[in-house]
Amino acid sequence: MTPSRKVAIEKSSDFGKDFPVPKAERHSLIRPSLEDEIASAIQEGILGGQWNPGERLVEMELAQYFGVSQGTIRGALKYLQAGGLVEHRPRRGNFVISISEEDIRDISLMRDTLESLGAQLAAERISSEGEARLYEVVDEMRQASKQHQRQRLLELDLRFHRTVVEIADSRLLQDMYRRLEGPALLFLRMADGFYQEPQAIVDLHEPLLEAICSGDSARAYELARRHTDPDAGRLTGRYRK
Amino acid sequence: MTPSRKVAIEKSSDFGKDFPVPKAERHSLIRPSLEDEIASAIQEGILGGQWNPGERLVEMELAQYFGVSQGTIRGALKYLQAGGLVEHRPRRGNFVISISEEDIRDISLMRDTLESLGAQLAAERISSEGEARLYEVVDEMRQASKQHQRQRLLELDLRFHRTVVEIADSRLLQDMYRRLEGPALLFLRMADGFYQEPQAIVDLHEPLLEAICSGDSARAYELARRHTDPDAGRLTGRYRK
DNA sequence: TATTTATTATTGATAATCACTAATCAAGTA
DNA sequence: TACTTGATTAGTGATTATCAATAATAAATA
Repeated sequence: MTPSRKVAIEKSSDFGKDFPVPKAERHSLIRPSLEDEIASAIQEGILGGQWNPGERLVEMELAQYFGVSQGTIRGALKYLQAGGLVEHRPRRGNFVISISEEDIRDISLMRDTLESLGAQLAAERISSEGEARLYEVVDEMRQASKQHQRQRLLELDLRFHRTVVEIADSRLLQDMYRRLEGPALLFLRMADGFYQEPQAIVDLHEPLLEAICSGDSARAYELARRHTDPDAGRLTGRYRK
Repeated sequence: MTPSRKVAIEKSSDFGKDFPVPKAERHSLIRPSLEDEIASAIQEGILGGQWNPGERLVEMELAQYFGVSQGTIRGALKYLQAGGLVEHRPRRGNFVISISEEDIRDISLMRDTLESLGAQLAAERISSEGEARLYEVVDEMRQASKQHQRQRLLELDLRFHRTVVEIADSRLLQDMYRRLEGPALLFLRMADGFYQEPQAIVDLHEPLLEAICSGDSARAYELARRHTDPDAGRLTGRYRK
């Protein structure tokens, strides 16, 4: 989602010619454009099952449905394309992605890869504000675990790592995690939280939280790469049958 | 770049309801849209120095320059946004990215991360056609090295790994590598190939090529993660002074 | 049944337009 | 000098209308 991204203030040491950074840049609490809002709405629709995987998204239909113009819809769809939830086929249209077995493996692999990198970086530059945000998520996890809300727990899992990635403070990593998150959420909702015990997720994130907050980047890195060895095979294996 | 992506044919085992895959899907050698062509042209302009980092890209100016409509330009700019070369600020416009010190570190880190993952996967599913493509790139590397074309060598380096990533055959990974490649190329061209000896690059890729082709994924993984330890510090350090 | 031909729906692309917002500059004020 | 305020202007955000090109669908033919 991240409809409004923090604008990185360039420093004088940047590459290339110096183009002035306008004053207004600093205080602008960016209001999301209509396009962004529509994009979020469509995304929610996809994740909520209003549009199914593989289904075609017709521009004019959406325009009427949301009461906006075709151009706005087109922009919103482009945004979703970048987020990986919508696939564009030239002269054919836009389609909600389908998730294949290979995609599931990829998602798991990339989660490991990006989340472990994120954890490592976050441990190096955690702040008290970041700590508070992470603690909050883990608290919600504990509650969800007690009430055996598996679905919610898996989504909190993703939210935890998105927060970690934001703390890691890397534009590249954040964009990539956004590309990953949409498909991951779609898969989770379709698969309906079928793997891992609730408590196991909490047990995994508590030490990870601690490692990050204590600045132990190596340990954070190791703790965050979890699916790879034990789970990945079991996951796809379990799906296959 | 990848203006036309291979369309993944869904299999019946996919998630979600089954929506029929039309016949035309199979034989369509997708012609790139005008938008894609314009996007490539702008990208070349950015990498070629026609537009400088931080510079504003005014829609109507570009529309006149390329002789297309404003809408087409807007679409092309969205594509470049996803590729990470253009930054969009709501109600302000589109700007060529500036590359900060942090970005340089991030690019290096992400290259390691994605390229090593790519190498690992490629080793697991290399084909004779893929082998040929990789050998070709390494051959070009050898030539460039002999003629001390440092700049070209660094770009071949990126091309090698993009090829590896294509062989790895993961939509997610490919998209992410595309997000990385634009900024990486921009940085390389601005920095004008200032680090690493030509021969060192060849010496690195020859064993990597061999590892991938022999299916030794673990070795391929290790060989591909190179910048991290020895170079990253030296790189940013050298830049800083 | 398979292939060709028409029909229709939808995207690709353009053009013209208007509201709204940011950046700029100038004048006035402390 | 420094700091507002106000007017000006450039440029995006968004709409509407339109037309050509093309894919998907249905119908007709062999």
